[in-house]
Amino acid sequence: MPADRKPRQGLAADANRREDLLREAARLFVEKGFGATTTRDIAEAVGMRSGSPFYHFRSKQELLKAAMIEGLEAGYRRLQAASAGLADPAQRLRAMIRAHLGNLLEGSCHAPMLLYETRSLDAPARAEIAAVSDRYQQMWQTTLDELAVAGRLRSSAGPLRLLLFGMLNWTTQWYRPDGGLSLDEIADAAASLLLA
Amino acid sequence: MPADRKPRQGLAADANRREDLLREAARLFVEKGFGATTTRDIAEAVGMRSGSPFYHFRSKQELLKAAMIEGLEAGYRRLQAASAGLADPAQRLRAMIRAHLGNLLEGSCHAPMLLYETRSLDAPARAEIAAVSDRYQQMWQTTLDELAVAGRLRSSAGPLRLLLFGMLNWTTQWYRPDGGLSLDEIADAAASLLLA
DNA sequence: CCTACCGATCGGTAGG
DNA sequence: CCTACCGATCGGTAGG
Repeated sequence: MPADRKPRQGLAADANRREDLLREAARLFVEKGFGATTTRDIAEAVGMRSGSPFYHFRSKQELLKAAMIEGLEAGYRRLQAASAGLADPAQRLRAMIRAHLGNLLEGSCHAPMLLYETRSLDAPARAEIAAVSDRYQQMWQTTLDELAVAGRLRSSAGPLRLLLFGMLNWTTQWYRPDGGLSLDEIADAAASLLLA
Repeated sequence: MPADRKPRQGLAADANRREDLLREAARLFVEKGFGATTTRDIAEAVGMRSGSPFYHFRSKQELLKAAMIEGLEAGYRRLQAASAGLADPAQRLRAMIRAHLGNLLEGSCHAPMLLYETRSLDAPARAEIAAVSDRYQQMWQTTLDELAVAGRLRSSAGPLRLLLFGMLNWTTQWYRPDGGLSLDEIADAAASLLLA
């Protein structure tokens, strides 16, 4: 077996094309909605012919599912990286908020925005998504609980986590990179509403 | 011209059927998305044949536009009714929040949820929607400005109105009528995050 | 991954 | 508002 410098053509190339499809599919699903995006749109966006996406994915729904799961997992890793080593829960919350805004507005996967399209999936796929999504939620609940116990939350009333997610996720509806607000400023504003 | 007790068959019946179409279309668009809802779905939901919705509306997009505009206008009236006569801006804000939650979660039009589908409309239609939507936003800004001047807001930082709308609109993603939280409780929690 | 294609479905229309 | 229909498009497949 000769040492071959290049990645083995077949497998590595396939993996790259798969990623291309996922990235463009995510972008189009967010932009136009799942139902209004055709598999031909996606193929064209990566320079393939209309039938070729089905070499990589069994169906259009499979593409949506994979885009959501891989997007959520990347977001989860980013959230962990941003909060690791921050012992003070208030500081950690602020860092998590900033990381979540990054996941929503800076990346190319837009994972949390894809969650709107969960309705387009069948029940088993929905369950898979829910499992990945729950881990993400759990990280937040842990930090919020710590803050509540320490009496550092402005209100420990029930739906605090959900209200926070609302504030943050809704930014996808109005945030513009060239607008007057930076992600840091938005993160500060959101954090200051929660913290006592 | 004889006094006829019944509403004149033609016009009144047409108007009723039009409303039926708008209501069911709004429900389906929210449930499945605009792209994934067929005009046949909508026709079937009101007991018509596949071609008949086009007697009332020129196109599927026209149906979406009308559902959004009429839903927004109904919501606007409800918001006005709820806040009329409340001189204290804090009290008024709390009433507006409750009314907005009602618009989102109690009515049958789900107008604010339809706003997600603005992307499915062409530019002129988008402009029409924006005009109606701006009036709605203006009512909030007025009350928030009053509170800011009086120093009764927890933070007068820029995106407060947008963060508030995020909290409220996101409830459509998690609120369940049989869940542990009433709309009044949610309204209280949201208002208490904003008010000093 | 392309070519060539299929069956199904879709938005919309004509004519009554 | 129904009947009957059309052209276009869509998700997906077979065979290479």
